[in-house]
Amino acid sequence: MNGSPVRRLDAAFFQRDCLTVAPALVGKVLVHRLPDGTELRERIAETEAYRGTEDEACHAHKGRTPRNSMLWREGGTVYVYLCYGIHSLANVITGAAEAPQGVLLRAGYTTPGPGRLTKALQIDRTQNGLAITGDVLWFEDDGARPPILTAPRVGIGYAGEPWLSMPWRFLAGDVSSSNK
DNA sequence: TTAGTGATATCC
DNA sequence: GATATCACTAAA
Repeated sequence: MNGSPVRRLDAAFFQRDCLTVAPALVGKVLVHRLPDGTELRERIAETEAYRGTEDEACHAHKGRTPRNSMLWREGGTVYVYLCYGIHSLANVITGAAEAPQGVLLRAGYTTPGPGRLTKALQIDRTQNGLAITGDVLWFEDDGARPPILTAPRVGIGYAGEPWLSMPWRFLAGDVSSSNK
């Protein structure tokens, strides 16, 4: 028994720098337990780090607003926001309180695209602000350690250099789709 | 390539 | 109150 022990990631895991947490989350399993007890799981295949007010691609760059105030909370909080009026994008807040940074969950092994990932897990804005270490939403580490690839972030054309070129996108190297 | 979608931020 | 913007997806 316990051939492959599964452990839940605790708050301390997320209270580190987003550049440490983002690659560490690749290969982990995000679990969402629905009110009826159903558990939806998705292994994370791609993340991006958004780090601080200096990062022009980070929502925190423009200043604190009701929408992005979640970024200033301490690590271990889920930040869900609606993009383009259609898609809920899920982020996990990392680092200490008052350090606005987070990790965007861009894709799962079976769900390419951040909007599709949240749809598959049935995550929307009603989950905003939940703890990622609670009994509704949590991460599991089942021992998988996929190779990690890095790449520049995408979809942030409004940000200037050097942020546009920062290799803060992390992908699992064993996903069999042509990630490019 | 373009359209669609709705909340948020910014301007008056 | 009005307009511009957006870390996307689907359809063509």
